[in-house]
Amino acid sequence: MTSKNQSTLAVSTVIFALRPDEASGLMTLWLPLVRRIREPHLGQWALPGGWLPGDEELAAAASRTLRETTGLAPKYLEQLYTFGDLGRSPGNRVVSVVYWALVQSDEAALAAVGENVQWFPADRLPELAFDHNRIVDYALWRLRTKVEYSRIAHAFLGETFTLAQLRDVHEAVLQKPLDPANFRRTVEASGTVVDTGQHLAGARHRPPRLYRYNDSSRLADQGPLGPSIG
Amino acid sequence: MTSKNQSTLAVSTVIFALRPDEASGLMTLWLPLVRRIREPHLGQWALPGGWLPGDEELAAAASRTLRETTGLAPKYLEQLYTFGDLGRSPGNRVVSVVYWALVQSDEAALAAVGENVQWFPADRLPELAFDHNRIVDYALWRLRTKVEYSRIAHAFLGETFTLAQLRDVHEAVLQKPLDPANFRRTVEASGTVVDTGQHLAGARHRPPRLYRYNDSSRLADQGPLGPSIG
DNA sequence: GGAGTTATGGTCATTGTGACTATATGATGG
DNA sequence: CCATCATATAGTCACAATGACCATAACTCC
Repeated sequence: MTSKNQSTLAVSTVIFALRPDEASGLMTLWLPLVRRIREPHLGQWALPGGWLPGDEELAAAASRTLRETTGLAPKYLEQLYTFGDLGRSPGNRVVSVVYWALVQSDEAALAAVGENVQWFPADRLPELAFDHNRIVDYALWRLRTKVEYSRIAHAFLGETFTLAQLRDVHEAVLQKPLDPANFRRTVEASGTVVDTGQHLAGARHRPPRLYRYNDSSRLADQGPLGPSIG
Repeated sequence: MTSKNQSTLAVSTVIFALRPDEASGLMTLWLPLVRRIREPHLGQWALPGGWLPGDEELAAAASRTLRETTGLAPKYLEQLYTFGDLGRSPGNRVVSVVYWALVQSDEAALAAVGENVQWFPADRLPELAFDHNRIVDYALWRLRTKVEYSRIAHAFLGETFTLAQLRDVHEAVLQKPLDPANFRRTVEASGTVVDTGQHLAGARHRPPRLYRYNDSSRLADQGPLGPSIG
């Protein structure tokens, strides 16, 4: 029965969070990697993942490796692509179903790190095991494309947020400055956020309004397939 | 060794072609299905596909089942999604990497049909085996979304074509009429087509120009992953 | 030659958006 | 308590993209 399928199935996850760049202090994208503790590519950094258990859903497996690696729960989780090139792994042919996830920034700051788990800035990654550099590149492209037409940016933020915080997310992802007034106009027109009526005090300037995401107006994110969150 | 992975890997393909609707004569989307010749779902219609050979690339497997089913070569082929829900197939857990393909309309008219292969209009499908109705719905959504921002419509056409033919493709996919003049303006501005200088004579009206696709200006189709065609 | 039919070239109003100007408002420090 | 600072928020203006239309071109068919 095994003869009809000589490939092994794995699930990996590209996990994004925002945190300040060590040097510039600006918000940038970071992602956690795990060190390979066995051949092939022993010692190299790789995406968190593992073999797919026969009794676990794909998204659940991605979510689990995310939790095991970072101790976090994803605020956004979506299938990215399935990589199955014959040469991508030495030895047995491995087909990897890859997911990508966004986690909340303040939680990511508390996330577990250790000898074998470390966060890296997305634009300065080391050489990764297997074809994982290519996978991260594709995930970055998807994130940057999707943040412009979809409403996923809030996944980096908490329950309520200011438009400046939301704009920070967009600027970090898109790597370009956005005009505050124009950004506000666009976001308000899209109807994706709701004014909570509250303000955020404490800063030495006019206190900004706090917004909440408008769940009722979710834009087309994945079409007929509902977004797999959690 | 098999214990670490109790799932079976399959590859299926959603194949689209355009042909005139039997009743209205208007161009509509059609797709070929194959009849199940074994359990489960014996006798029901299903997407063409099969188990993934351990020594074949994913896209190659999709392309092969496409050829075996229709005798055609795809003009466009792209991975759609990987479906692996636990309950999607009775018995052993099956994970299907699904591709979607576009084939040329005039070739599709000649495509093989038989007792176990038949073309169906995409909007009037029977109840399919497994979760294949859901898969087709998703593929249709992807096609309709992508035809608006990408340049895949020409995959339904031959080497040269008139703007009316290209517009027919868009109208059939999007299921709504498009203004000829506006369509022309948009397409010409996009720079995706090149005037061949030739005209198509024979019709009882002003002879339309023949265009060719501009390969040099390919828009972002799949980001870092090159489109897998052929 | 005239009618029929689609091709193709314009116009006009509306909308979305980048660039930019101006005002609002709380915190802070004298 | 007031001036200052820094960001929040409201407008303005010009321009690009686009849907709705109108007008003319150029073949075939009768």
